[in-house]
Amino acid sequence: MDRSQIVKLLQQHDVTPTRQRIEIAGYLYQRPQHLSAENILEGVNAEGHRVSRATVYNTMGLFTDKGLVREILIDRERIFYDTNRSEHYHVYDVDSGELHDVMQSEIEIAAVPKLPEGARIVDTNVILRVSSKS
Amino acid sequence: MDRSQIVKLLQQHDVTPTRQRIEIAGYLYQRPQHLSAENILEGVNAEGHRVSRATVYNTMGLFTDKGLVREILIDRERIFYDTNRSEHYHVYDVDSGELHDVMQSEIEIAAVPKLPEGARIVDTNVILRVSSKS
DNA sequence: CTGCTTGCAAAGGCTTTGCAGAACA
DNA sequence: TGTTCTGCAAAGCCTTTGCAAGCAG
Repeated sequence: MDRSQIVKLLQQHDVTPTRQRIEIAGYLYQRPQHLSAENILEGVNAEGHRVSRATVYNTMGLFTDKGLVREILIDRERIFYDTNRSEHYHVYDVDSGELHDVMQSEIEIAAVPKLPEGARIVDTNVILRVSSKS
Repeated sequence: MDRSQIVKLLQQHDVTPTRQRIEIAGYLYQRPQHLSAENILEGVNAEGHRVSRATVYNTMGLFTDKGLVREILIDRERIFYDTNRSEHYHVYDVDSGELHDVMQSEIEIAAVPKLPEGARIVDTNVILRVSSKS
């Protein structure tokens, strides 16, 4: 994704495209991936110090609000941000700590519980924890 | 659940029944509920007993390992412990912060993705985030 | 006795905040 | 120019840890 595409993407999501946000988004969308705030800080700054820790946290909070990324809460350690914007679920290997995507089509959620009056589902979160240990 | 039942439950789960653990378990199993570590600390100590913060954290970690409770990661704020030991899922109201149980029968997960060689699912985690705001 | 457990306080580690200066529209 | 954003350091907060004293079996 080149710079002008990123700018467009940010604008479409109602995010003012500053230099830092463009760099962070550029790093995130190199490929679909699962990153922590620290990963992002390191990755973006790998070519030289250009974005501060506070800005990474600010920006990821903003991107989450604006629907550019999804937070995944896997463990108590840290938040992961998922840059795969298509509907999908996760398989988490508790032995290795690896997190994998599962296409929506591989899991079928049938039936929907009754929700409070006027409520709608804003996010469907499915994590299968798997282990190879007995 | 009376004291002897709690002792038995702990022993069945391979947990040495100390005074603190019995008090914590007694508080947890008054009713199915979703509690944070701080909730538990306050709740247990409000009943006139005395358990330290470190012991609450220790104990909840142990109870989780032994399968007496389940950790629910809803937001970045804190961990909730679920004392409902039956299979079930959750609906989280993002507006109010309320967390509700959904019986397993209300959601159907059909099809299972292919897992790594020899892996098995140790936990199935489903959270529907709902909102009433436009 | 002998190894777990507990409790206190201090440390840890991720995340947020206050505020001054810089960038944006 | 008025607003928004950034960066630094400090603060916040939940959770863990080190270690001496206390219990369980």
